[in-house]
Amino acid sequence: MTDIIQKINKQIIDTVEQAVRKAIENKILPEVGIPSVSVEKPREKSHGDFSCNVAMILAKKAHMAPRKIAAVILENIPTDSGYIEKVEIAGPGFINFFVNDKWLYETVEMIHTLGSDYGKLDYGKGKKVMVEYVSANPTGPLHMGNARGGALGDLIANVLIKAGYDVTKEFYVNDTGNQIEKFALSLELRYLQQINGEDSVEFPEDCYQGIDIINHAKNYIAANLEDLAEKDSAYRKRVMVEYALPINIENIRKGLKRYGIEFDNWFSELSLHKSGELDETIELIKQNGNAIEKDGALWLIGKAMDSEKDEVLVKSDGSKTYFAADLAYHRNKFLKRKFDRVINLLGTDHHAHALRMKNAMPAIGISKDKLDLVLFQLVRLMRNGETIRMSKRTGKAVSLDDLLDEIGVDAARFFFNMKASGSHLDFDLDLAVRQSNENPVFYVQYAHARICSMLRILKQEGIDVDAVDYSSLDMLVEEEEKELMRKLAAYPQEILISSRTLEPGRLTRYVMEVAGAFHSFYNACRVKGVETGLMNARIALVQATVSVIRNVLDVLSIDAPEKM
RNA sequence: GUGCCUGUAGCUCAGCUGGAUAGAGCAACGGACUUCUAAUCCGUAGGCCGAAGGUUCGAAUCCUUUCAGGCAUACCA
Repeated sequence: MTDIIQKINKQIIDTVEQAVRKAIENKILPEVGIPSVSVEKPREKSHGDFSCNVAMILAKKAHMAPRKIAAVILENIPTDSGYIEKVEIAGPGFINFFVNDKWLYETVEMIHTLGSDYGKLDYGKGKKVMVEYVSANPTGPLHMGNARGGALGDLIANVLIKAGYDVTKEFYVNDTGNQIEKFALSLELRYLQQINGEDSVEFPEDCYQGIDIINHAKNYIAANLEDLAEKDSAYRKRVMVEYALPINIENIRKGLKRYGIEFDNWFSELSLHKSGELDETIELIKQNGNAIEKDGALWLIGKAMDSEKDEVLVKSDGSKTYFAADLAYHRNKFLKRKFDRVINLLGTDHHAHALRMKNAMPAIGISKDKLDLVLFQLVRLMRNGETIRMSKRTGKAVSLDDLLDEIGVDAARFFFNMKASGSHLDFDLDLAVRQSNENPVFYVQYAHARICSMLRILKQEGIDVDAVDYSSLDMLVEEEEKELMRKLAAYPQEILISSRTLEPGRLTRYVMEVAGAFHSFYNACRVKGVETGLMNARIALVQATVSVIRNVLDVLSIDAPEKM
């Protein structure tokens, strides 16, 4: 058991359940059965360390006043066991538990013993889970939406690793389909413009307007590769795509690496076409009777995915839809590669598609609830209070690299994970730099650097700060010290809740609270210059703090600087 | 039109499997550096939790209605 809070929780629940059972046996309470007891941490400190509302839940069934029930339960609770020090009844019928400080000192010791494994859980039980995120279109550079999805997806993956899952991080490369056709046309036209002059061909509005396409054309020519001017269009397009696509993918890979994200696997959409898995999947759907021919196209019937509307799998021109490929992709994930669970991160603009995809899982023999969708709102980019459209088409998109140049990797990753994924997010570029100075990531990093500096100085004075001495931990009695220990103890719970809800943004808030508790401690308590026992105890506490901060920042893939 | 998301302090947001007096950061105001990093700390002020009904011991949280904003509703991906 690496989570002391959970241990105490369990102890209280067991104790309360026993008390209720005993009261029923002794006929003090009527036959109400044992309700599911829950324990929570009260907001208000005077309400104890843990609180239980079982008396209020029982009130109706037992036809008794909640406070009276609480009194009965209280009589049957032994007060001299384990961590529980005092129990009292409060408010409408809460049973409040006060625990002794032993658990806080145990926490400090445990953090040091476990080191970077503190917070690691067996919640996931080693189940194979894939997190698929970013999966940006390889037709252009990464943009702000990818920045948010990337920060969120990477954090979810890291949290799940911490929670005990066997995690694979995957990027789905959409290297075929209409957008690649458009990419090809855009490249071809820019190439011809380079050769024959700007006005030689018209560049349509729905082609990719970005400067990167022009650069591809220029670079291709500069590299003295095959002259394509006289070749036929199809050939020209193919060669240009074969030239530019790998460059784009490589740039995406590099950009993400700079952002702290490295995928375990890059999965090609085209490979599904080539391997025959796509045809196989469509064939399977047909055999199951879930497909019909209509208007010269092949449709997945709506009934098979809990929908009013049918969905096209094979278009009337014989080509397969993205939807069909996505089905094949998920069949690959679950059946070929045997993932127990798959988590897809998507911008809300893909919400409808993703939901239909999830609902269509049974049509290819997969249980719906194995697929989790995490949707995040797109980032709305502002400049001078005006919205900038983020499409690649306009070419005005702000790239991930631009963002990182302006505010830095740490600030960006922290910032995007401070808000719940469902929240709308306006990002004002003019405020970007100022925001980064105000970004709480520096508050956290400062706490880390401050501790490192402290330890350095103590070391210089000949104190062995690494030989942590726990013998006097019970000298930590100041409220600031206890508050800090309480925060440190909460880490495993934070990991547990984050992995359960797939909303890991709370970790940024958590680490801010740890940093805040440390800063308060720092201002209230001195380490250097106090008597040896107390100093050793405080060194142990500070060591535990720096360990936890580094631990969380590591999960967030944010640097923990030793100096600032 | 329909579906999903969002609406909480001046600003950015937590809290939403119902719990006790609704929280934090920024901004504002007042304090704290001869002593381990003041990128810090301590304090003050700031709220009809979009609106209206309902459910119950209890609602920011659940239900209904409504208003405002975002996204989606392709033989695009």
